[in-house]
Amino acid sequence: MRTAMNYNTKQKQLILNCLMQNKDRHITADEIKEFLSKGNDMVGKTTIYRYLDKLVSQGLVRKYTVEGGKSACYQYMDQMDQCRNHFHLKCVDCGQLIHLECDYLDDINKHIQSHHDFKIDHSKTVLYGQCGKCAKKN
Amino acid sequence: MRTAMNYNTKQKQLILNCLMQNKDRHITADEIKEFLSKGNDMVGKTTIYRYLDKLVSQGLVRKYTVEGGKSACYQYMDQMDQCRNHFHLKCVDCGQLIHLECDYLDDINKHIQSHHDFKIDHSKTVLYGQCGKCAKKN
DNA sequence: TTGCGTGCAAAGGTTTTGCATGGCA
DNA sequence: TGCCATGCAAAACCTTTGCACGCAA
Repeated sequence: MRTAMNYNTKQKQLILNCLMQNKDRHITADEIKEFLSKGNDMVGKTTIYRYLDKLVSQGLVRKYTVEGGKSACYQYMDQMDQCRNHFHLKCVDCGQLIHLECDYLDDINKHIQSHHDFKIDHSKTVLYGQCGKCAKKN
Repeated sequence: MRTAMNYNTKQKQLILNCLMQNKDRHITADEIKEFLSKGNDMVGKTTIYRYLDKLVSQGLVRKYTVEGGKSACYQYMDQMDQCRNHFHLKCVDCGQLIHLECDYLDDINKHIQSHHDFKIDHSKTVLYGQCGKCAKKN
């Protein structure tokens, strides 16, 4: 577990900024480096990994391992607190993350808990599939 | 995409056998090698990876990337055909995979499709959480 | 000034590839 | 016999660690 990392540095601002600008999709550590270098801001990969680690443990960023891909994906989350009790849909085509706030689906937790003796961990669960927009494209 | 691999060899039988004997849990490529070596059957890692790849593309084996772990996990599935329309629960503690065949949950697909314009891909989706047994242990 | 943050280089670990050999059909 | 499958070694990759220097407070 990463401790400290409390100083305010240019690198951290740049990384967080990049994540916020891409909050509608997931992004890899490598893509962050590339993204920043387009603005002529060089940040070492080590720093990116270390800060991502910190952000994940703080709950500001979520880490995924997308099916098939070999490198981890990260995504900024505004309202992490409110995400503990609802499902997340992720489109495998466009990468869009949808927060499912829906009473009907909230009942699923209770159903699975009571009928199937299983407690879902929403922080680790993502429903993968295809969003409407991408379905129309194909 | 792996082509060929149609010859019947001892190695393939051993690997498939190992997967079937462990069909109640997931297993890594390394663990397969170790498992086989206990029966004094040496199979090269290359072969294991290549054959797993083949089995996954054939749909006989499922590949996971478990949270936090660095290596991929594989699990044999008997009834792959019947798994396209139901959810899978995986306990993050014991690794047990539960096939959720349940009318109530089948409605979720329809609900998410019609109300949220999203089509879930069950072959890529796993609900992570904790099973009843493991909940009692802690 | 103090000590944390950074980034290079190198290590660590998993998975893939090249190539010569062995084995199935 | 003709290829395909195998497995060693090495490469390719992603991620982490060690360490010296730079910078925030």
